[in-house]
Order: sequence, then C-alpha cells, then structure tokens
Amino acid sequence: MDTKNAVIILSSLAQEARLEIFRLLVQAGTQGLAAGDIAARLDMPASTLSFHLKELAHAGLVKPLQSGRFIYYSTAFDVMNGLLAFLTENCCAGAQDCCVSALCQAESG
Amino acid sequence: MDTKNAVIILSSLAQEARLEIFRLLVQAGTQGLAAGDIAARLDMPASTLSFHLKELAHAGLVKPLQSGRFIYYSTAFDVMNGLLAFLTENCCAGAQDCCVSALCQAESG
DNA sequence: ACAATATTTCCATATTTATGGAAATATAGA
DNA sequence: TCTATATTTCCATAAATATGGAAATATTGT
Repeated sequence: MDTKNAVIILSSLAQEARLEIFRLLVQAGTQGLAAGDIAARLDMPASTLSFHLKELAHAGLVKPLQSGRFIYYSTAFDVMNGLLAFLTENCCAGAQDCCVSALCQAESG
Repeated sequence: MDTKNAVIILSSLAQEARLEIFRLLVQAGTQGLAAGDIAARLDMPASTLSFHLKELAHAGLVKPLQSGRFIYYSTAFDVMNGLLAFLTENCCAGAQDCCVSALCQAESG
C-alpha cells in the first residue's frame, strides 16, 4: 500500500452512494450481493449503480463474481484492512499511551 | 456518525496532499505540528497547505491549536475511530468467523 | 507604532467527477 | 433462435475541486 493506492481507495469511499453500497456489502459479508439486489435495496438506477460499482472494483475494495446472469459483489476485506493499517502506520511514532485511541493499538505491523 | 459526515471525512483524506498531511500528523501524535513545519516537511506552498488543512479541520479530522505565532495541528483520534467504527458497523451481519478480517473483530459497538 | 514571522484569503484556471436515459451487451432457458 | 432478465457502456450536462502567487491578516517582541 502506498499513498496513491490509498487515495484511490479512499476516493472510492468518499461518495455518498458508494459509501452506502460499501456498507451494505460489509454487512452482506463474504457472500456479497447481486448488482440488481443492491440497486433495489438502495433504490438506485442501474447505470448509476454500475458506475459506482466500477469505481469500487477499480479501487479493489469490492470484487465481482459472475454466477449465471447475476454478478455478485462482495467486500475485499483484506484490501480494507490494508488501508486501515496504512492510515495508522507508526501512530504517535510508536510511543505507547501517546493517544487514548484504539488507533494506536490497532497497529498490524 | 452518519453517511454524510463519513463522506466529508473520507473526502478530506481522499487526496494525495491531505493524506500525507494526515499521516504525518498521526505519527506526530497528540502534540501535533505547526503549519510551517508541515509545509517544510512536505515541501508544500503555504497557501496550498492552508487550503488542505482547512479541509481536514472542517471534516473534524484535525484540530488547530494556537500557540503564539504558531498554529499546531493534531489528529482528532476520536473522530478517526468513529469513522472506522462506522465503516465496519454490523460487519457480516454480526456473524462470527464470517470473514477472516480483523474488520469483523474490530467492532466497537 | 514598527518590523519580522506565521498563516490565511482571494482569485482565475484547469481538472475531475456524478448523474441517469437510451442503447448495447451478456447470460440463460425454452 | 427467440425471449426475458441482468448489467454495462455511451453520452451530454452539471457540479465540485486543486493549484499557487500575491495580497491581506494575525501575533509577538522591541
């Protein structure tokens, strides 16, 4: 993970429609949801949804899986974790108890 | 934390210059860094930095503290944690062991 | 009040991004 | 092959955003 990559991922989340899609998929877990299902739940036109899913997929945050006529989209949890690790990297320069936040403790290496 | 608020925070991070500023401040810890110090470290024009600091501060991710002629900016760790909690809310619909990710375990309620 | 330093505001320009209807493309079943 | 369903691409328009120089605005010490 580098800055440019993180910006692409964050940009993909920094939009109301996409953030809602992402949160829906986080809740849906590894199985994911079909595009049409997402469109119905969020009451979103197909072309608009497609545009946003493409953005999320391009960022690597979401993965498509074709199954018959449906395409299931699911969260790429590993990519999301990589982002969180990048954001908290070397928090407080490694000092313990520098900030009260769970951020510092969340370091994954 | 709601969707609109999260989008504002994510948008503030979804930009190369601002992400570098944020990561620098995360590492600087609660004490923070003066604007001029940030400008020097990132080799960034003062007006550009000011614009970006304003964005981060407006999102609430960063807090300014005046001290003499300097303004120290530091990370709002509580806000950042709130964002992470929002992103992982009800992960996998609460199922245990649904995904291997630390995301699911990171739930803060 | 004055000078020195720190930071922000103003401004014009260039670039990127979101939207959704209509048409095109895939996939499956009869 | 024909039909129905699922999803994407194309397109024009509207809106938001980043940049940095110059000028303006703080703040402090003398």
